[in-house]
Amino acid sequence: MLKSIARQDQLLRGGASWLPFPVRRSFMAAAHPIELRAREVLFHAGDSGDGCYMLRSGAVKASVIARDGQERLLAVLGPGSLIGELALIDDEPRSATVSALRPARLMHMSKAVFFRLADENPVIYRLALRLVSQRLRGTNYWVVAQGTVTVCGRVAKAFASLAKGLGNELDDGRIVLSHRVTQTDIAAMAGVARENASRAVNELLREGVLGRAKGFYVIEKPAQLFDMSEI
Amino acid sequence: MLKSIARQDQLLRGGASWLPFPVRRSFMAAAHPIELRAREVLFHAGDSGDGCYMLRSGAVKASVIARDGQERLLAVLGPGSLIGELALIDDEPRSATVSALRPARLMHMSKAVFFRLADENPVIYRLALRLVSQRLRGTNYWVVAQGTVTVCGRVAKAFASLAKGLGNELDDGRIVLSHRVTQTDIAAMAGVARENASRAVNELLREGVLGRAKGFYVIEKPAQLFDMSEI
DNA sequence: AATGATCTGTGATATAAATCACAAATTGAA
DNA sequence: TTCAATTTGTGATTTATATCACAGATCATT
Repeated sequence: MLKSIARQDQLLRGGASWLPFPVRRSFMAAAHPIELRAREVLFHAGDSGDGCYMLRSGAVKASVIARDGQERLLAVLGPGSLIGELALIDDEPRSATVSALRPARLMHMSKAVFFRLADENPVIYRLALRLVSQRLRGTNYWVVAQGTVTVCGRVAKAFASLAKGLGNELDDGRIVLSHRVTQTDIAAMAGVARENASRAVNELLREGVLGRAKGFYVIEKPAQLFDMSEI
Repeated sequence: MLKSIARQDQLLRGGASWLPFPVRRSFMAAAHPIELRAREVLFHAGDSGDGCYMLRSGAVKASVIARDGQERLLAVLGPGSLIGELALIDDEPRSATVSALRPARLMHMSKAVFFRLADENPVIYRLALRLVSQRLRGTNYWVVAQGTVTVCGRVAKAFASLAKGLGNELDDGRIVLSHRVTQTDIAAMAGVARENASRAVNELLREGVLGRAKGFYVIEKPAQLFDMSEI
Protein backbone atom coordinates (compact mmCIF):
# COMPACT_ATOMS: atom_id res chain seq x y z
CA MET A 1 0.00 0.00 0.00
CA LEU A 2 1.42 3.35 -0.98
CA LYS A 3 1.33 6.40 1.20
CA SER A 4 -0.67 9.56 0.84
CA ILE A 5 -0.36 11.44 -2.40
CA ALA A 6 -0.92 14.61 -0.42
CA ARG A 7 2.56 14.21 0.97
CA GLN A 8 3.97 13.47 -2.45
CA ASP A 9 2.15 16.49 -3.81
CA GLN A 10 3.71 18.73 -1.23
CA LEU A 11 7.13 17.51 -2.24
CA LEU A 12 6.49 18.05 -5.89
CA ARG A 13 5.42 21.62 -5.38
CA GLY A 14 7.71 24.55 -5.50
CA GLY A 15 9.09 24.20 -8.98
CA ALA A 16 12.23 26.27 -9.25
CA SER A 17 12.03 27.50 -5.72
CA TRP A 18 14.14 24.59 -4.55
CA LEU A 19 17.16 25.94 -6.40
CA PRO A 20 19.62 27.50 -3.96
CA PHE A 21 19.83 31.15 -4.83
CA PRO A 22 23.43 31.29 -6.13
CA VAL A 23 22.83 28.28 -8.32
CA ARG A 24 19.65 29.82 -9.62
CA ARG A 25 21.46 33.02 -10.49
CA SER A 26 24.12 31.33 -12.56
CA PHE A 27 21.39 29.22 -14.12
CA MET A 28 19.50 32.30 -15.21
CA ALA A 29 22.63 34.01 -16.43
CA ALA A 30 23.52 31.05 -18.63
CA ALA A 31 20.04 30.55 -20.05
CA HIS A 32 18.19 32.66 -22.56
CA PRO A 33 14.53 33.65 -22.67
CA ILE A 34 11.83 32.31 -24.96
CA GLU A 35 8.25 33.50 -25.38
CA LEU A 36 5.33 31.37 -26.52
CA ARG A 37 1.92 32.52 -27.67
CA ALA A 38 -1.13 30.54 -26.52
CA ARG A 39 -1.27 27.18 -28.31
CA GLU A 40 2.23 27.56 -29.70
CA VAL A 41 4.29 24.38 -29.63
CA LEU A 42 7.62 24.39 -27.83
CA PHE A 43 8.64 21.03 -29.27
CA HIS A 44 7.04 17.90 -30.69
CA ALA A 45 7.43 14.31 -29.53
CA GLY A 46 10.13 12.75 -31.68
CA ASP A 47 12.07 15.98 -32.22
CA SER A 48 15.71 15.77 -31.36
CA GLY A 49 16.09 18.39 -28.71
CA ASP A 50 18.95 20.26 -27.18
CA GLY A 51 18.68 21.27 -23.59
CA CYS A 52 15.85 21.93 -21.22
CA TYR A 53 13.52 24.75 -20.31
CA MET A 54 12.27 26.36 -17.18
CA LEU A 55 8.81 27.84 -17.20
CA ARG A 56 8.83 31.35 -15.73
CA SER A 57 5.23 32.33 -16.31
CA GLY A 58 2.15 30.98 -18.04
CA ALA A 59 1.16 27.34 -18.36
CA VAL A 60 2.05 24.52 -20.71
CA LYS A 61 0.88 20.99 -21.32
CA ALA A 62 2.88 17.87 -22.14
CA SER A 63 1.04 15.33 -24.28
CA VAL A 64 1.52 12.39 -26.58
CA ILE A 65 -0.61 11.40 -29.50
CA ALA A 66 -1.28 7.65 -29.62
CA ARG A 67 -1.46 5.59 -32.77
CA ASP A 68 -5.20 5.97 -33.04
CA GLY A 69 -4.96 9.76 -32.89
CA GLN A 70 -6.05 10.02 -29.26
CA GLU A 71 -4.22 12.69 -27.32
CA ARG A 72 -3.13 11.81 -23.84
CA LEU A 73 -2.09 14.58 -21.47
CA LEU A 74 0.84 13.62 -19.28
CA ALA A 75 0.97 16.86 -17.30
CA VAL A 76 -0.10 20.44 -17.11
CA LEU A 77 2.70 22.56 -15.74
CA GLY A 78 2.86 25.99 -14.15
CA PRO A 79 5.61 28.50 -13.33
CA GLY A 80 8.81 27.03 -11.91
CA SER A 81 8.52 23.73 -13.70
CA LEU A 82 11.46 22.18 -15.47
CA ILE A 83 10.57 20.96 -18.96
CA GLY A 84 12.34 18.72 -21.42
CA GLU A 85 14.82 17.35 -18.95
CA LEU A 86 14.64 13.80 -20.30
CA ALA A 87 16.08 14.56 -23.70
CA LEU A 88 18.67 16.73 -21.98
CA ILE A 89 19.87 13.79 -20.00
CA ASP A 90 19.70 10.81 -22.29
CA ASP A 91 20.04 12.26 -25.81
CA GLU A 92 16.89 10.51 -26.94
CA PRO A 93 14.23 12.36 -28.92
CA ARG A 94 11.62 14.37 -27.05
CA SER A 95 9.19 11.94 -25.46
CA ALA A 96 6.21 14.30 -25.53
CA THR A 97 4.88 17.38 -27.24
CA VAL A 98 4.90 20.50 -25.11
CA SER A 99 2.69 23.45 -25.99
CA ALA A 100 1.51 26.61 -24.28
CA LEU A 101 -1.98 26.73 -22.79
CA ARG A 102 -1.64 30.49 -22.58
CA PRO A 103 1.15 32.96 -23.27
CA ALA A 104 4.28 31.70 -21.55
CA ARG A 105 7.80 32.86 -20.83
CA LEU A 106 10.54 30.27 -20.53
CA MET A 107 14.29 30.10 -20.13
CA HIS A 108 16.21 27.72 -22.33
CA MET A 109 19.46 26.11 -21.29
CA SER A 110 21.58 24.12 -23.70
CA LYS A 111 22.88 20.71 -22.84
CA ALA A 112 26.50 21.82 -22.91
CA VAL A 113 25.85 24.66 -20.48
CA PHE A 114 23.80 22.48 -18.19
CA PHE A 115 26.53 19.90 -17.83
CA ARG A 116 29.23 22.52 -17.45
CA LEU A 117 27.28 24.16 -14.63
CA ALA A 118 26.47 20.85 -13.03
CA ASP A 119 30.07 19.66 -13.12
CA GLU A 120 31.08 22.86 -11.34
CA ASN A 121 28.24 22.48 -8.90
CA PRO A 122 27.34 18.87 -8.15
CA VAL A 123 24.36 20.04 -6.14
CA ILE A 124 22.70 20.60 -9.51
CA TYR A 125 23.10 16.92 -10.27
CA ARG A 126 21.49 16.05 -6.98
CA LEU A 127 18.59 18.38 -7.63
CA ALA A 128 18.09 17.07 -11.14
CA LEU A 129 18.17 13.50 -9.88
CA ARG A 130 15.61 14.34 -7.25
CA LEU A 131 13.34 15.99 -9.77
CA VAL A 132 13.41 13.10 -12.22
CA SER A 133 12.95 10.61 -9.39
CA GLN A 134 9.87 12.39 -8.19
CA ARG A 135 8.42 12.44 -11.67
CA LEU A 136 9.11 8.72 -11.90
CA ARG A 137 7.33 8.13 -8.62
CA GLY A 138 4.40 10.07 -10.00
CA THR A 139 4.12 8.07 -13.20
CA ASN A 140 4.53 4.82 -11.29
CA TYR A 141 1.46 5.84 -9.32
CA TRP A 142 -0.37 6.56 -12.54
CA VAL A 143 0.45 3.18 -14.02
CA VAL A 144 -1.00 1.42 -11.01
CA ALA A 145 -3.97 3.76 -10.63
CA GLN A 146 -4.84 3.32 -14.27
CA GLY A 147 -5.42 -0.38 -13.78
CA THR A 148 -7.08 -0.41 -10.39
CA VAL A 149 -9.00 2.83 -9.98
CA THR A 150 -12.41 3.60 -11.41
CA VAL A 151 -13.25 6.49 -13.75
CA CYS A 152 -14.20 8.84 -10.94
CA GLY A 153 -10.96 8.10 -9.11
CA ARG A 154 -8.91 8.70 -12.23
CA VAL A 155 -10.66 12.02 -12.78
CA ALA A 156 -9.96 12.92 -9.16
CA LYS A 157 -6.34 12.01 -9.82
CA ALA A 158 -6.30 14.28 -12.85
CA PHE A 159 -7.48 17.14 -10.67
CA ALA A 160 -4.84 16.33 -8.09
CA SER A 161 -2.28 16.53 -10.85
CA LEU A 162 -3.71 19.80 -12.13
CA ALA A 163 -3.63 21.21 -8.61
CA LYS A 164 0.05 20.39 -8.51
CA GLY A 165 0.79 22.12 -11.81
CA LEU A 166 -1.64 25.03 -11.72
CA GLY A 167 -2.97 25.22 -8.20
CA ASN A 168 -3.12 28.36 -6.08
CA GLU A 169 -3.79 27.59 -2.48
CA LEU A 170 -6.14 29.97 -0.69
CA ASP A 171 -5.96 30.83 2.99
CA ASP A 172 -8.78 28.46 3.79
CA GLY A 173 -6.95 25.54 2.18
CA ARG A 174 -8.99 25.41 -1.00
CA ILE A 175 -7.04 25.27 -4.24
CA VAL A 176 -7.99 27.30 -7.31
CA LEU A 177 -6.74 26.16 -10.71
CA SER A 178 -5.15 29.20 -12.26
CA HIS A 179 -6.23 28.27 -15.77
CA ARG A 180 -9.47 27.37 -17.49
CA VAL A 181 -9.41 23.63 -18.04
CA THR A 182 -11.93 21.93 -20.30
CA GLN A 183 -13.46 18.54 -19.65
CA THR A 184 -11.75 17.36 -22.80
CA ASP A 185 -8.41 18.13 -21.13
CA ILE A 186 -9.48 16.37 -17.96
CA ALA A 187 -10.57 13.35 -19.95
CA ALA A 188 -7.23 13.31 -21.77
CA MET A 189 -5.39 13.36 -18.45
CA ALA A 190 -7.54 10.71 -16.82
CA GLY A 191 -7.51 8.52 -19.91
CA VAL A 192 -11.29 8.27 -20.11
CA ALA A 193 -13.96 9.29 -22.60
CA ARG A 194 -14.97 12.94 -22.49
CA GLU A 195 -18.62 12.14 -21.75
CA ASN A 196 -17.65 10.02 -18.78
CA ALA A 197 -15.25 12.67 -17.51
CA SER A 198 -18.26 14.99 -17.58
CA ARG A 199 -20.29 12.58 -15.48
CA ALA A 200 -17.44 12.10 -13.01
CA VAL A 201 -16.84 15.85 -12.69
CA ASN A 202 -20.50 16.37 -11.90
CA GLU A 203 -20.38 13.70 -9.29
CA LEU A 204 -17.40 15.44 -7.66
CA LEU A 205 -19.26 18.76 -7.84
CA ARG A 206 -22.34 17.16 -6.30
CA GLU A 207 -20.24 15.71 -3.48
CA GLY A 208 -18.78 19.15 -2.84
CA VAL A 209 -15.20 17.95 -3.33
CA LEU A 210 -14.92 20.19 -6.35
CA GLY A 211 -16.41 23.59 -7.14
CA ARG A 212 -16.53 25.80 -10.17
CA ALA A 213 -16.23 29.59 -10.07
CA LYS A 214 -16.94 31.18 -13.44
CA GLY A 215 -15.21 28.48 -15.44
CA PHE A 216 -12.33 27.95 -13.05
CA TYR A 217 -12.36 24.77 -11.04
CA VAL A 218 -11.77 24.99 -7.31
CA ILE A 219 -10.76 22.05 -5.19
CA GLU A 220 -12.96 22.52 -2.16
CA LYS A 221 -11.76 19.53 -0.19
CA PRO A 222 -8.19 18.75 -1.22
CA ALA A 223 -7.70 16.03 1.37
CA GLN A 224 -10.75 14.16 0.20
CA LEU A 225 -9.80 14.58 -3.45
CA PHE A 226 -6.30 13.27 -2.86
CA ASP A 227 -7.72 10.38 -0.91
CA MET A 228 -10.07 9.46 -3.75
CA SER A 229 -7.20 9.36 -6.19
CA GLU A 230 -5.15 7.01 -4.02
CA ILE A 231 -4.41 3.62 -5.33
CA MET B 1 3.51 9.28 -32.43
CA LEU B 2 6.29 7.80 -30.39
CA LYS B 3 9.14 5.90 -31.85
CA SER B 4 9.93 2.22 -31.78
CA ILE B 5 10.18 0.61 -28.42
CA ALA B 6 12.75 -1.71 -29.94
CA ARG B 7 15.19 1.16 -29.90
CA GLN B 8 14.28 2.06 -26.38
CA ASP B 9 14.66 -1.54 -25.38
CA GLN B 10 18.15 -1.69 -26.77
CA LEU B 11 19.09 1.34 -24.74
CA LEU B 12 17.65 -0.06 -21.58
CA ARG B 13 19.62 -3.24 -21.88
CA GLY B 14 22.98 -3.73 -20.40
CA GLY B 15 22.22 -3.17 -16.75
CA ALA B 16 25.49 -2.61 -14.95
CA SER B 17 27.60 -3.02 -18.03
CA TRP B 18 27.39 0.69 -18.70
CA LEU B 19 29.51 1.44 -15.66
CA PRO B 20 33.05 2.36 -16.68
CA PHE B 21 35.35 -0.23 -15.23
CA PRO B 22 37.20 1.90 -12.65
CA VAL B 23 33.92 3.27 -11.38
CA ARG B 24 32.48 -0.18 -11.19
CA ARG B 25 35.47 -1.38 -9.20
CA SER B 26 35.15 1.30 -6.56
CA PHE B 27 31.42 0.70 -6.54
CA MET B 28 31.91 -2.97 -5.77
CA ALA B 29 34.57 -2.26 -3.18
CA ALA B 30 32.26 0.10 -1.31
CA ALA B 31 29.20 -2.13 -1.47
CA HIS B 32 28.46 -5.26 0.44
CA PRO B 33 26.79 -8.46 -0.68
CA ILE B 34 23.29 -9.71 0.14
CA GLU B 35 21.67 -13.03 -0.66
CA LEU B 36 17.96 -13.65 -1.09
CA ARG B 37 16.12 -16.96 -1.18
CA ALA B 38 13.31 -17.41 -3.68
CA ARG B 39 10.25 -15.35 -2.68
CA GLU B 40 12.20 -13.51 -0.01
CA VAL B 41 11.38 -9.80 0.19
CA LEU B 42 14.20 -7.28 -0.15
CA PHE B 43 12.03 -4.38 1.01
CA HIS B 44 8.38 -3.42 1.18
CA ALA B 45 6.66 -0.39 -0.29
CA GLY B 46 6.47 2.22 2.44
CA ASP B 47 9.67 1.11 4.19
CA SER B 48 12.13 3.86 4.77
CA GLY B 49 15.15 2.66 2.91
CA ASP B 50 18.81 3.47 2.93
CA GLY B 51 20.73 3.13 -0.28
CA CYS B 52 20.30 1.09 -3.39
CA TYR B 53 21.06 -2.37 -4.67
CA MET B 54 22.57 -3.89 -7.73
CA LEU B 55 21.37 -7.30 -8.81
CA ARG B 56 24.31 -9.58 -9.56
CA SER B 57 22.46 -12.81 -10.26
CA GLY B 58 18.95 -14.18 -10.09
CA ALA B 59 15.75 -12.29 -10.78
CA VAL B 60 13.50 -10.01 -8.75
CA LYS B 61 10.16 -8.35 -9.22
CA ALA B 62 9.02 -4.87 -8.21
CA SER B 63 5.34 -4.62 -7.37
CA VAL B 64 2.77 -2.52 -5.57
CA ILE B 65 -0.39 -3.69 -3.88
CA ALA B 66 -3.35 -1.46 -4.64
CA ARG B 67 -6.07 -0.59 -2.14
CA ASP B 68 -8.28 -3.42 -3.27
CA GLY B 69 -5.52 -5.96 -2.74
CA GLN B 70 -4.66 -6.34 -6.40
CA GLU B 71 -0.96 -6.72 -7.03
CA ARG B 72 0.45 -4.80 -9.92
CA LEU B 73 3.93 -5.74 -11.23
CA LEU B 74 5.97 -2.73 -12.27
CA ALA B 75 8.98 -4.68 -13.50
CA VAL B 76 10.80 -7.95 -13.51
CA LEU B 77 14.52 -7.38 -13.35
CA GLY B 78 17.54 -9.50 -14.17
CA PRO B 79 21.27 -9.32 -13.44
CA GLY B 80 22.87 -5.89 -13.74
CA SER B 81 19.76 -3.97 -12.77
CA LEU B 82 19.90 -1.14 -10.28
CA ILE B 83 17.18 -1.42 -7.64
CA GLY B 84 15.82 1.01 -5.09
CA GLU B 85 17.44 4.06 -6.61
CA LEU B 86 14.41 6.29 -6.02
CA ALA B 87 14.50 6.19 -2.25
CA LEU B 88 18.27 6.62 -2.46
CA ILE B 89 17.82 9.87 -4.30
CA ASP B 90 14.82 11.54 -2.74
CA ASP B 91 14.65 10.18 0.82
CA GLU B 92 11.06 9.15 0.36
CA PRO B 93 9.87 5.70 1.43
CA ARG B 94 10.29 2.79 -0.94
CA SER B 95 7.74 3.15 -3.72
CA ALA B 96 7.41 -0.57 -4.42
CA THR B 97 7.98 -3.97 -2.88
CA VAL B 98 10.93 -5.87 -4.30
CA SER B 99 11.16 -9.63 -3.89
CA ALA B 100 13.19 -12.44 -5.37
CA LEU B 101 11.65 -14.65 -8.03
CA ARG B 102 14.48 -17.11 -7.49
CA PRO B 103 17.63 -17.12 -5.39
CA ALA B 104 19.42 -13.83 -5.97
CA ARG B 105 22.70 -12.18 -5.08
CA LEU B 106 22.82 -8.41 -4.72
CA MET B 107 25.21 -5.69 -3.67
CA HIS B 108 23.99 -3.04 -1.31
CA MET B 109 25.35 0.50 -1.28
CA SER B 110 24.41 2.99 1.42
CA LYS B 111 23.25 6.46 0.56
CA ALA B 112 26.25 8.09 2.19
CA VAL B 113 28.69 6.00 0.21
CA PHE B 114 26.83 6.55 -3.02
CA PHE B 115 26.93 10.31 -2.72
CA ARG B 116 30.56 10.30 -1.60
CA LEU B 117 31.52 8.26 -4.65
CA ALA B 118 29.40 10.35 -6.95
CA ASP B 119 30.82 13.62 -5.68
CA GLU B 120 34.31 12.28 -6.39
CA ASN B 121 33.23 11.03 -9.75
CA PRO B 122 30.49 13.13 -11.35
CA VAL B 123 30.18 10.60 -14.14
CA ILE B 124 28.22 8.55 -11.62
CA TYR B 125 25.68 11.34 -11.38
CA ARG B 126 25.36 11.40 -15.11
CA LEU B 127 24.85 7.67 -15.28
CA ALA B 128 22.28 7.71 -12.51
CA LEU B 129 20.42 10.54 -14.20
CA ARG B 130 20.40 8.63 -17.43
CA LEU B 131 19.10 5.50 -15.76
CA VAL B 132 16.25 7.24 -13.96
CA SER B 133 15.37 9.17 -17.11
CA GLN B 134 15.10 6.00 -19.10
CA ARG B 135 12.87 4.43 -16.47
CA LEU B 136 10.71 7.54 -16.59
CA ARG B 137 10.44 7.28 -20.35
CA GLY B 138 9.37 3.69 -19.92
CA THR B 139 6.62 4.43 -17.43
CA ASN B 140 5.41 7.36 -19.53
CA TYR B 141 4.92 4.83 -22.32
CA TRP B 142 2.99 2.60 -19.97
CA VAL B 143 0.69 5.38 -18.86
CA VAL B 144 -0.25 6.13 -22.44
CA ALA B 145 -0.43 2.49 -23.52
CA GLN B 146 -2.70 1.68 -20.62
CA GLY B 147 -5.35 4.04 -21.90
CA THR B 148 -5.12 3.45 -25.61
CA VAL B 149 -4.01 -0.12 -26.19
CA THR B 150 -6.18 -3.23 -26.07
CA VAL B 151 -5.66 -6.24 -23.77
CA CYS B 152 -3.60 -8.13 -26.31
CA GLY B 153 -1.36 -5.14 -26.87
CA ARG B 154 -0.85 -4.67 -23.15
CA VAL B 155 0.07 -8.33 -22.78
CA ALA B 156 2.51 -7.94 -25.66
CA LYS B 157 3.93 -4.94 -23.84
CA ALA B 158 4.31 -7.03 -20.70
CA PHE B 159 6.33 -9.57 -22.68
CA ALA B 160 8.45 -6.79 -24.17
CA SER B 161 9.14 -5.65 -20.65
CA LEU B 162 9.94 -9.17 -19.50
CA ALA B 163 12.28 -9.58 -22.44
CA LYS B 164 14.10 -6.49 -21.25
CA GLY B 165 14.48 -7.77 -17.72
CA LEU B 166 14.93 -11.48 -18.24
CA GLY B 167 15.58 -11.95 -21.93
CA ASN B 168 18.39 -14.02 -23.39
CA GLU B 169 18.82 -13.34 -27.06
CA LEU B 170 19.62 -16.38 -29.19
CA ASP B 171 21.73 -16.31 -32.34
CA ASP B 172 18.64 -16.38 -34.51
CA GLY B 173 17.25 -13.28 -32.83
CA ARG B 174 14.64 -15.08 -30.75
CA ILE B 175 14.54 -14.15 -27.06
CA VAL B 176 14.12 -16.70 -24.28
CA LEU B 177 12.85 -15.58 -20.90
CA SER B 178 15.30 -16.95 -18.38
CA HIS B 179 12.65 -17.55 -15.75
CA ARG B 180 9.33 -19.33 -15.56
CA VAL B 181 6.64 -16.69 -15.64
CA THR B 182 3.03 -17.53 -14.83
CA GLN B 183 0.04 -16.00 -16.55
CA THR B 184 -0.88 -14.49 -13.23
CA ASP B 185 2.38 -12.54 -13.36
CA ILE B 186 1.75 -11.50 -16.92
CA ALA B 187 -1.75 -10.35 -16.02
CA ALA B 188 -0.33 -8.35 -13.10
CA MET B 189 2.15 -6.65 -15.41
CA ALA B 190 -0.38 -5.91 -18.14
CA GLY B 191 -2.99 -4.80 -15.66
CA VAL B 192 -5.66 -7.17 -16.96
CA ALA B 193 -7.63 -10.09 -15.55
CA ARG B 194 -5.79 -13.42 -15.45
CA GLU B 195 -8.34 -15.16 -17.65
CA ASN B 196 -8.01 -12.52 -20.31
CA ALA B 197 -4.24 -12.62 -20.13
CA SER B 198 -4.59 -16.35 -20.81
CA ARG B 199 -6.69 -15.66 -23.91
CA ALA B 200 -4.26 -13.01 -25.12
CA VAL B 201 -1.23 -15.24 -24.59
CA ASN B 202 -2.89 -17.99 -26.61
CA GLU B 203 -3.63 -15.57 -29.38
CA LEU B 204 0.05 -14.57 -29.46
CA LEU B 205 1.04 -18.25 -29.46
CA ARG B 206 -1.39 -18.93 -32.30
CA GLU B 207 0.05 -16.05 -34.31
CA GLY B 208 3.53 -17.43 -33.75
CA VAL B 209 4.78 -14.23 -32.18
CA LEU B 210 5.33 -16.13 -28.97
CA GLY B 211 6.38 -19.71 -28.25
CA ARG B 212 6.60 -21.85 -25.18
CA ALA B 213 9.37 -24.36 -24.53
CA LYS B 214 8.69 -26.50 -21.47
CA GLY B 215 7.19 -23.70 -19.42
CA PHE B 216 9.60 -21.00 -20.60
CA TYR B 217 8.22 -18.42 -22.95
CA VAL B 218 10.17 -17.61 -26.11
CA ILE B 219 9.65 -14.47 -28.12
CA GLU B 220 9.75 -15.83 -31.64
CA LYS B 221 9.24 -12.56 -33.46
CA PRO B 222 10.57 -9.76 -31.30
CA ALA B 223 10.05 -7.05 -33.91
CA GLN B 224 6.40 -7.95 -34.29
CA LEU B 225 5.89 -8.16 -30.54
CA PHE B 226 7.46 -4.75 -29.97
CA ASP B 227 5.36 -3.34 -32.73
CA MET B 228 2.15 -4.70 -31.19
CA SER B 229 2.97 -3.04 -27.91
CA GLU B 230 3.50 0.38 -29.49
CA ILE B 231 1.18 3.13 -28.53
C1' DA C 1 -26.29 42.41 -28.40
C1' DA C 2 -25.87 38.96 -31.99
C1' DT C 3 -23.95 34.77 -33.50
C1' DG C 4 -20.90 31.15 -34.57
C1' DA C 5 -17.84 28.10 -32.13
C1' DT C 6 -16.76 25.59 -28.46
C1' DC C 7 -17.94 23.35 -24.52
C1' DT C 8 -21.16 20.63 -21.44
C1' DG C 9 -24.76 17.35 -20.00
C1' DT C 10 -27.40 13.21 -20.51
C1' DG C 11 -29.99 9.51 -22.24
C1' DA C 12 -29.62 5.05 -25.22
C1' DT C 13 -26.81 1.55 -27.09
C1' DA C 14 -22.66 -1.12 -28.03
C1' DT C 15 -18.53 -3.38 -26.57
C1' DA C 16 -14.45 -4.71 -24.27
C1' DA C 17 -13.06 -6.60 -20.32
C1' DA C 18 -14.00 -8.43 -15.64
C1' DT C 19 -16.00 -11.91 -13.17
C1' DC C 20 -17.88 -16.42 -12.33
C1' DA C 21 -17.65 -21.28 -12.62
C1' DC C 22 -15.56 -24.97 -13.69
C1' DA C 23 -12.57 -28.87 -16.00
C1' DA C 24 -8.12 -30.11 -17.75
C1' DA C 25 -3.24 -29.88 -17.58
C1' DT C 26 1.01 -29.33 -15.29
C1' DT C 27 4.08 -29.13 -11.54
C1' DG C 28 6.38 -30.38 -7.40
C1' DA C 29 6.82 -32.74 -3.15
C1' DA C 30 6.40 -37.08 -0.41
C1' DT D 1 4.58 -42.81 -8.74
C1' DT D 2 1.09 -40.64 -6.66
C1' DC D 3 -1.55 -37.00 -5.20
C1' DA D 4 -2.31 -32.34 -3.75
C1' DA D 5 -1.44 -27.79 -5.25
C1' DT D 6 -0.93 -24.71 -8.69
C1' DT D 7 -1.57 -23.19 -13.22
C1' DT D 8 -4.10 -22.97 -17.47
C1' DG D 9 -8.08 -22.87 -20.67
C1' DT D 10 -12.72 -21.68 -21.93
C1' DG D 11 -17.54 -20.95 -22.01
C1' DA D 12 -21.47 -17.93 -19.89
C1' DT D 13 -22.73 -13.80 -17.62
C1' DT D 14 -22.21 -9.24 -15.78
C1' DT D 15 -20.38 -4.74 -15.59
C1' DA D 16 -17.92 -0.66 -16.54
C1' DT D 17 -16.81 2.22 -19.95
C1' DA D 18 -16.87 3.82 -24.71
C1' DT D 19 -19.56 5.40 -28.27
C1' DC D 20 -23.44 7.63 -30.46
C1' DA D 21 -26.70 11.24 -30.83
C1' DC D 22 -28.20 15.15 -29.64
C1' DA D 23 -29.86 19.59 -27.02
C1' DG D 24 -28.57 23.28 -24.06
C1' DA D 25 -25.08 26.31 -22.09
C1' DT D 26 -21.20 29.21 -22.38
C1' DC D 27 -17.69 31.73 -24.53
C1' DA D 28 -15.32 34.80 -27.59
C1' DT D 29 -15.70 38.12 -31.47
C1' DT D 30 -17.76 41.53 -34.20
